Amino acid sequence: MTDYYTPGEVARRHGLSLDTLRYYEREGLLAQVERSPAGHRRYRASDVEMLDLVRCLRDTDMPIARLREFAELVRAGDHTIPQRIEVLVEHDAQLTARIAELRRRQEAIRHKIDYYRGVLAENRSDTEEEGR
Amino acid sequence: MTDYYTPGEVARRHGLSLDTLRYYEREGLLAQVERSPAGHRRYRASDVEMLDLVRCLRDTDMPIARLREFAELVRAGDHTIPQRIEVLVEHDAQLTARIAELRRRQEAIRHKIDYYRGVLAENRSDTEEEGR
DNA sequence: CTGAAGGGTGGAGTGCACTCCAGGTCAAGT
DNA sequence: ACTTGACCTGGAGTGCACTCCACCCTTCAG
Repeated sequence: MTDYYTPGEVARRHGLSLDTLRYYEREGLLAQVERSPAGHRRYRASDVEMLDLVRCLRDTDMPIARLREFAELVRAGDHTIPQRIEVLVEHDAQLTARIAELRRRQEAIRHKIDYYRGVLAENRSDTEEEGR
Repeated sequence: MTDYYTPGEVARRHGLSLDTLRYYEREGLLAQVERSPAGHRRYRASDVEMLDLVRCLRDTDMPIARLREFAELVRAGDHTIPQRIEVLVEHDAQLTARIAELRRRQEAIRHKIDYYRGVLAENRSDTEEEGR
C-alpha cells in the first residue's frame, strides 16, 4: 500500500492514455507531479483530485487553454478562489445553454424521425390498397 | 423574387461561411447544387431543407463522415427511409446519453462551486472573529 | 542473466473540420 | 470604361487535442 498512484493506475482510473496524462501536465493542467528516484511520476491524492476536475471540465468541452488558466489560478493560492468561482459559474452557464441547444436540436431530429415514419406508414397503406 | 437562394443568402440564413457551404458540398453532404449560366450556385428549397438537417446533426456533433453516409441514403431514394430512420434513432440515443453526461458533469461542477463558496464563507467568519 | 513490464524523453504525426488564399469570371451601377 | 461586389476554383494552411514513435532506463520474476 502506497500513498500515491502510478501513471498506469491514474490512466486506467480516469480512462486516459499515458500520453494524454503527460500532455495535460506539459500543458500546465496539472502541477509539477512528483517523481520517484527512477524518474517515474507519482500522483498524489491532490493530483488525482485536480485531474477529476480537469476531466469534468474537458468532458464538458472546456478548451485546454481555459483549463490552463484555471489551473494557474489554483496554483496561485487561495486568494484566487473568487476568480475560480467566476470561471466555473461561467462554464456552468455555457453548459446550461449547450444542453438547451442539444435538446432543441433533438426535438427537431425527432420530428424528422416522425416524418419519415409517416412516409413509411403511408406507403404501407398504399400497398394495402393495391392488394385490394 | 426568385425560387432559389444565392450562396450569400444561404450562408447568412444558416450562420455558415461560404467556405463551409462549399466544403459541405465537396464532402457530399449536399447533392449536386444547381448552377446559374455564370457558374454560380443556386440553392433550391430542397437544398436548404437538407442543409437544415445537416446543421441540426452537425450541431449535435454528428461527424461529417456519418453525415455523408446519411446524405448518400437520401440521394439513393425513398427505399432507404428505414435506414435513415435507423441512423437518426441511433443519433437520438447518443444525444440523450450525451445530455445525461453533461448534466452529471454539471452537477459535479456545481458542487465544486458550492465547495469554493463554503471556503470563502469560512474565511469571512474567520476575519470577523479577528475583528472582535 | 535475461527479458518483460512499466515507465521516461523530445519531437513528429494524425484526424477533424474547417478556413484562407491567389487568381479569375461575371453583372450591374456610375 | 471602370469599379465594385458576389461568386468561382484548386489547393494550401490552421487550430485543436491528442497520439505515436524511437530509443532509453529501471525493476523484478523466473
